[in-house]
Amino acid sequence: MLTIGKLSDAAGVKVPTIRYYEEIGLLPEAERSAGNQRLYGRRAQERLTFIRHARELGFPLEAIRDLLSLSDRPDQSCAAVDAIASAQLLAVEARIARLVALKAELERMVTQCAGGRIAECHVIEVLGDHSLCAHDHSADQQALA
Amino acid sequence: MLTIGKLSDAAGVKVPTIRYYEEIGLLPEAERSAGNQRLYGRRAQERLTFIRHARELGFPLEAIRDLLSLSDRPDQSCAAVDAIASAQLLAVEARIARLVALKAELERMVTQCAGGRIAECHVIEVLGDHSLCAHDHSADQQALA
DNA sequence: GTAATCTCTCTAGTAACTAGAGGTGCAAGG
DNA sequence: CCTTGCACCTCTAGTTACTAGAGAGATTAC
Repeated sequence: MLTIGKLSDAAGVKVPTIRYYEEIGLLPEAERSAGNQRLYGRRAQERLTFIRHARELGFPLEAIRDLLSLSDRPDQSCAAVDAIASAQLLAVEARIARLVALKAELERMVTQCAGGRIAECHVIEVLGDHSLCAHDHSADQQALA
Repeated sequence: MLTIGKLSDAAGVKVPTIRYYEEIGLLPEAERSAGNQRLYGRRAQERLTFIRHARELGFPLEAIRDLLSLSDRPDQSCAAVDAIASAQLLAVEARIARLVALKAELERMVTQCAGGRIAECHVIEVLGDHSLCAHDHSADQQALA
């Protein structure tokens, strides 16, 4: 059995984060030692590694919650799993498209900065006047998140 | 003079967001009508449009705060402005690189899903066992944010 | 035995808002 | 003139996924 610190090292997830995952129910309540310290077995470690890996792939915790409960039902169809992963893929693609557009605009701004006074700075100018901007980036707040 | 609702429509920023910007000091405290309602002039509208545009380009509010105070000093060198914009460009490029790697991994996962049972689902398998993953994506939590 | 390191709980803070409750202002129709 | 209804006010709390810190107890190392 591992203490929370050992589990933290083993899974690559910080100690407070592990406690947080328990609090929101992503991890089951841990067993406790005589002195009330959390103890973890192999199952908990696997589950935590699963979570970490999914987080690294950008899955939100709610999606991970769903994936975990699906992975607990190995007999069912994996269509739901596929749907979650595909949704995540779409989200990632949308964010990339959005960021690539931003990158182009920022590059344009930065390369046109002549290095003079702020009064003539292209960066400030573009930010202040939307009509100077190359493309229309409105109504896409959520793509940034 | 515009009421907060009109300003919201004019600048494309939601009403509670405008109040929030005032609260955190990005916008100066608005004048008030006899009935205590906020009133805005042209300067406030320009400032809010500047903020909105910078937000659309992904600048964090703290950077926008700096850009605003720089734009209030038109005589100074625009080097600081350029530095903020360049930092933002770098941040965007880093996020793109990160997301492109995630996209590849997700595509690999999704296309290998055979549509069978969860027990054999490649998605669940990869998430559970990091060694099945194509590349090493560790220690890059901040690139996602 | 004691000092150092973990671990415990609890609260509060982060970014950038969003949602809702409960109450006032104001403009237009009847 | 009055009322209806929308816009506005303040304040609190919630969102996501944690992170930081305080103050106290548990373990481990020497």
